[in-house]
Amino acid sequence: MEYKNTLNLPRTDFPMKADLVTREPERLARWRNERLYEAIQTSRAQRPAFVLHDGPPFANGDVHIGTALNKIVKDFVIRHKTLAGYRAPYVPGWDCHGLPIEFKVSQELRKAGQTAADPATIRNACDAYARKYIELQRTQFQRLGVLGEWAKPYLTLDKGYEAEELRLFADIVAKGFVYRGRKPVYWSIPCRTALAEAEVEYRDHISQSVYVKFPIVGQPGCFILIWTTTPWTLPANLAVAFNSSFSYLRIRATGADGGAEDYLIAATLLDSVAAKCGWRNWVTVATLVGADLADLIYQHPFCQRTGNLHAGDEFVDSATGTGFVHIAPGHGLEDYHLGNRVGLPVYSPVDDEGCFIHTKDLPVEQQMPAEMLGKSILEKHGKSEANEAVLHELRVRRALLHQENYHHSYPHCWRSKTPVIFRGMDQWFIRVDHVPQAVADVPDLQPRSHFEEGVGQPPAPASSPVPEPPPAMPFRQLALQTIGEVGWVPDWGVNRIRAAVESRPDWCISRQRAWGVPIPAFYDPEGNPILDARIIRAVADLVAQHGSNVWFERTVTELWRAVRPADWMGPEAATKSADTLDVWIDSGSSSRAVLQSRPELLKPVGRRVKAGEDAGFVKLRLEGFPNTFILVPLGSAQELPASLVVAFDEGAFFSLFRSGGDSFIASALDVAGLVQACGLPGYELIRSVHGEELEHYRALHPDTGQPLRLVAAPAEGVAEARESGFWFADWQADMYLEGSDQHRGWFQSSLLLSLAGNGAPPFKTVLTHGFMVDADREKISKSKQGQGGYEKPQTAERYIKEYGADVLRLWVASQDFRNDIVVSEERLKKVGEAYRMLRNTLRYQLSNLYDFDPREHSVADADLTGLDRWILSEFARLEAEVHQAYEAADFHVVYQRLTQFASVELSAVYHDIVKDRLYTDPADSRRRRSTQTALYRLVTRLCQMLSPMLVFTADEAWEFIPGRPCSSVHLSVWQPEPFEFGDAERALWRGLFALREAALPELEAARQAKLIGKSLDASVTVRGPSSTVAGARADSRVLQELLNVSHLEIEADESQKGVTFKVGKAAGQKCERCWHWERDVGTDPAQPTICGRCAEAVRGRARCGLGSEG
RNA sequence: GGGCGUGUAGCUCAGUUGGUUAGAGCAUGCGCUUGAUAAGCGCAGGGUCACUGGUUCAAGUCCAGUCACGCCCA
Repeated sequence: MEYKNTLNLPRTDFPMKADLVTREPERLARWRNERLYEAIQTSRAQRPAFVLHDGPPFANGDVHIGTALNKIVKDFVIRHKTLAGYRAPYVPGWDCHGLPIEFKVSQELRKAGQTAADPATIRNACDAYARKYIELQRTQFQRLGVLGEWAKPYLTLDKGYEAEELRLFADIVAKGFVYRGRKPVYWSIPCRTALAEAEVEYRDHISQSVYVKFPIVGQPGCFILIWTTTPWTLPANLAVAFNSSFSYLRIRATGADGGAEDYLIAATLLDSVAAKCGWRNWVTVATLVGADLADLIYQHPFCQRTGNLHAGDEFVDSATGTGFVHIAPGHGLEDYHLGNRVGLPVYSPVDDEGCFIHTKDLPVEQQMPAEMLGKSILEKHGKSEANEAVLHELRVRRALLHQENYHHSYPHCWRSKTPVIFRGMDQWFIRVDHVPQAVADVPDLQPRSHFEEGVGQPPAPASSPVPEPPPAMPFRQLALQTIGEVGWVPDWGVNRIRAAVESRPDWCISRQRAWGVPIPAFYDPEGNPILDARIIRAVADLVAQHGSNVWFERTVTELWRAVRPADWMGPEAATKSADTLDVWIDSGSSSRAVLQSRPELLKPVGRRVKAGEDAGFVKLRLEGFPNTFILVPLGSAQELPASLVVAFDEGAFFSLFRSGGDSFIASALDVAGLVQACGLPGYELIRSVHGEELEHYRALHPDTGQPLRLVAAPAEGVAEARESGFWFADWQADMYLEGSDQHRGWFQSSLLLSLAGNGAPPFKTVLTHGFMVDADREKISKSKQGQGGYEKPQTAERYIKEYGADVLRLWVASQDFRNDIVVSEERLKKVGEAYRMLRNTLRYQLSNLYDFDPREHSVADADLTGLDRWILSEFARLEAEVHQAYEAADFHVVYQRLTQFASVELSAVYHDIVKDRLYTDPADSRRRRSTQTALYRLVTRLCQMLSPMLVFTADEAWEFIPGRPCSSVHLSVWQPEPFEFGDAERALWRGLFALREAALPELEAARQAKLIGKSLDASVTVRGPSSTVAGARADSRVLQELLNVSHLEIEADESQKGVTFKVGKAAGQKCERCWHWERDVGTDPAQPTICGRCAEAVRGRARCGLGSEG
């Protein structure tokens, strides 16, 4: 027993039990105190940047497990890029505006008795609501171990964000994308307000179902039969839809009154219609197909106009009705789409009160009879004046064939509980097929007063060639072309985004809501809209200063006075718009509001050069000033990306000077040197310019003519090479990473807005992940909760509390995130086991390095023992594979490779074999130091490879590595390193392990036969042809160690084809110290119970003064 | 209903341009060890490659259809 104390048994304070739930928050707090994120960024300030731009989650509710998945995968990418040495900043964001918040807040206000809150009140409550959840979610995201600029996230409700969003919108308006159109929306008559889909409740309702005759022009006595449950929409009828896949009949029916008339009707619906209409008998006169119908013209039953028939296969069904659907583009979404397709006006002859009116869309004589005007659609006691008036008219004209009550589910207003109507309203749209005008050269910026001197010169012929505008191409086509230039991972993503862009209608961007960024439009006294880029930019300046509440709080007079251009020639504003922008515009504007606006996200382009160097300066004209330029250095000749801004040194002083016929702005540091370097003919200083002023101007892209922002940026480390004070920077993100539902969502909105407003796509690569599903591979639904599906709500917190963040992260890593991700107790438990295995692997390695100092004890590669060289060569291969998998974002491959390596190559082979030498060899022996050298390298680099996933555990283990290269694993840089391992050596070890593989079953058989217990009890004789055993025979101790047996003999026997093993009980005595069976036990009389090797080791310890306590 | 995906042991994944008997880890069972010990080692069992049909000398792999599930759209 006392010999145990002479062994080098493992020791470490790295605990086996992780206790993640308590320990992780402590480490988190430490990282925050030590400002780890900032330290990482600083350590990579001069490195190439990799920007993953965060898609903002909605600021509502707890962090769902699916949202956690998204953030964790992003963190993997960023951590890996950081580990690989990139500067990978991460600015998290939140989507703050929108109906779900406004809806919730409105409900709360109503509960509190505030039934008529004005927009400003609602907006303030929404703001508070959003901020509350941002705070909550921020804490939860950080708890996941996600690293980023949590102290300075981007919020779509920030006034700076809103201002940039409006400026981007202004550019799109300036290019002519935005037009005023009309589209039907849900309208609540008592509330006099438009409703979103989420604000309507479906309730049972009894409608008036009517079968109406539409006379066919040129065929007296023949009618199309239509069916509708909303008779009041008939005055707005402009067409009839049929289904081109149906067969239709022309039948001659005899009615109850004995008269016969011809009707067109879908064949399959004939029986039910005949029964309802009480036809006594009928005959088929003709059979018709879709093509026959398309040529027909019908007479409106009570208005003086005619209409056409169109195919509407998507919505004309054969379940109810007649096979013909009456179309009123102003009163139904399908009607609207069909109307759009065939060019019908969105005719909606109903006012805000829900009463019939005449509109300007049609000549008055073609509209409804005067006696209908003013009739209200709103139902009272189940009847509406409008329906009654229409029914009366139909009866009078003998156009009503049948009428009945119809029970169905119908949308109702969530507040007033009355049935809503669908009603065409004026909206703003972005025209997707627009052919953009080149507006870059239009001097639409007003010269500011402080710039008039020198800069605001009268326009003169440009002294440098004006950039050619890009060839005009319809925007949709341009977008599709651009999609082809972006990387989509997985590659089928391109199909989805392409389909979305190809099929999307014009983008309706206005919402009749309060919680959003206002559309800065005005209306003149006649109600005509005023939407102007200069006005929008002026509003943006106001918003930048006061926030967008300014639009709601100030009167139209105050606003108009503040933003009206000095040279305004248009009509004067009488009212302001109450609409807000679609929230997809909010998040879709982040390319401008975040990527272009946060200096840390910009990537310098080209080499910055000194003024004196032989390198070119690019002369960029300022937008709106034909003769004023800035000079931007560009090192080696290279193409400039379209996604460009011009950064300027925020700390520099600038001068405006005149040279030749032009004016220039440049850093005041060395104007003379710059002028000389650029070959300008002398100069005359005009005045100094502050950086703040520069932000108001834009330079024109030398290739595309696109206006480029001037962005203030810190210029540390480049002071020696930026004498003009300007440099080019690329703002395009390297990656967007969201769920695949965002192809139609954020990816599309971001792409379209950025391409239209910035002239370039916002991303280089788009990576998508799948969705969370439960153990049955079905989507996680609330209805399944508590029904035996899952007990608790599927929030990230619920799992964090049970497993800790590292296990949760490992669970994300364990599955291919491009497909659906299974979340289940079983899965988490399995991953928990894998986690413990990995942790124990690290613990084993650390515990055997307690007396190792890499600087003092490291053994050179060439001097390492063969076994150590073998494991390091295997490890080098692992590193290369893991690196490749990380690069491809195949995190599940990283997981598989690492866990399998830890469990097979390490635990089952290397660690198991190497125990003997680590424990029993003299502490400072070469063999032991060799293995420690390998272990040191293994544990260091394993920690690094694991660090993007096990952010807490890798960092914890890192602290136990002796002489670790830096304080936190997250500051370290890792690249796979090759290990020199020749073919001959590889072949030798392959042969040795083949022998081991073959021998293990023989040992097992001996164990089953109770011949031996552990392998050390055994003696093995290997016999085989020398071609097979020669390698092992060169030094039989190597194979003996691999098998961990006490004796090994190798005999060459050319008569044998294969190798055989003879296992027997080892001879000699069991050494009390190393447990080997040896014949030399007791050779040293002073140490009668141990073998010669151990006696040596013990004597060595004594010489070093390490007693048996050692 | 349409579009885009996914489907290989109980779980998570490999499986090259078609080419022997479909692999790995974990989990399970049976042993060993008790000097990594709420650990470690060995051995074993476990698959109609969702299903049906086709192309081919040969199909997990290519083609068509069906089913299930997911996302988007209607």
